[in-house]
Amino acid sequence: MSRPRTRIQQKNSEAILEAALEVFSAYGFRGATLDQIAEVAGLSKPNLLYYFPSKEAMHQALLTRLLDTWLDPLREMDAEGEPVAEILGYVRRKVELSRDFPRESRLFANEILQGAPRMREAIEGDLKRLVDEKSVILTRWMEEGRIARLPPAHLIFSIWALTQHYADFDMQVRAVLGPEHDPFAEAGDYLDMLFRKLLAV
Amino acid sequence: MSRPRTRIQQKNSEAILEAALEVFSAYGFRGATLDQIAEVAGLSKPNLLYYFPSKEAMHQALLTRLLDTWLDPLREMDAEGEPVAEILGYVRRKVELSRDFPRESRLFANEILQGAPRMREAIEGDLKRLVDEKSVILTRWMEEGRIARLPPAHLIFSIWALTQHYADFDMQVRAVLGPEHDPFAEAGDYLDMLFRKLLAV
DNA sequence: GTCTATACTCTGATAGAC
DNA sequence: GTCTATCAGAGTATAGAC
Repeated sequence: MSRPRTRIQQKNSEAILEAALEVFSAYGFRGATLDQIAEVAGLSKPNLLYYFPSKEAMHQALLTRLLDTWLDPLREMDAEGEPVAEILGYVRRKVELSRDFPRESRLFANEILQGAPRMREAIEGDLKRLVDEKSVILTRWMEEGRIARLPPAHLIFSIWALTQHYADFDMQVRAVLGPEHDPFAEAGDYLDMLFRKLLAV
Repeated sequence: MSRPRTRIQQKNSEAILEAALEVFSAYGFRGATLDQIAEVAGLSKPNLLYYFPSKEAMHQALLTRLLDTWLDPLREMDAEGEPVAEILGYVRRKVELSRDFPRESRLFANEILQGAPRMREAIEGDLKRLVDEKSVILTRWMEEGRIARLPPAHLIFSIWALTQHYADFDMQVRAVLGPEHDPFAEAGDYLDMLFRKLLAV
């Protein structure tokens, strides 16, 4: 997608992507319609297609922008830091992402769930590379006896599964907990405790 | 959905639901088309609609059948059994469900992800009731000092999140692990160890 | 019970006026 | 840059022959 030049282009492009995120994350790629997105964005349908060549292009623009946001917290895990603090920091950042960007989490979940037809290279490339890289660090920490010995990739999967669950299955979590609860606040404390215990040597 | 009378009706209904599961779980409700389902089922499109009044009805039939399968493993957790064994048994059964019925898991995930438009009452009714009931048992075990003190609903969420992740995000898990690995075998061992450690007093 | 043909609606995308 | 009008194709569902 080419970068918009004027301020009004910038503003409309943003409004469209915001609306597209709202609709794609709630209904999936096929379930979303341009009519819905246009409605949410407050623009006409042809006007949407003036800014983006196709529905596909809107979705692609969102995914591209999403992947970095999604991987950044793991990138920040520092080989030179204190192992438990680094991992718990990663967990905390992922909980915050789920709390602050649940739609992004659901967009991502929708895509993987359906076999990642529009993200396959990113998953097999950037994402796998980053996990491999961080697995080396985790393994070294384990060998040094600073955290418990666990399969590193599965440890990372655990962090993804547990933190993203609160965004992706939000409806179910709230239905089960009832209205008095703050799922993300509780998740933050619970997962901190869980991983502290899991990582203890 | 009315129960089929003849053997041929039984057989075709089954073939349609099997095909519908294949397609709905892979593409979501809206993304799935009757053409695809008819193709997979080996029947004509109008013939599908002879057995089910609408696309919606096929989806509903799958969801209704699914919920019991999905909740049974939790139902089996026995208040009179040994706490750690009961919980680990539940985890093991959920891993087996993910391994043996990944399409059902993805169908369910798709539905919750989109706010459960066709399952809301079941989530707020049967599912919540069962979790509440089992939470009482878990809490008693905690008060008796037989397992670690944890928020019971979040403990159950952990089991759901971790086990279903291997079915729902299968594509990502396999991409990261590489072709040499058996995700579900590893998940079984890893999660057994994880919950053993988490529940230890 | 199953098929062919088709009605009708929705949806993504384009044309062209302003 | 934005809108009205509209097209072409896909998609759900029905009619009616056999």
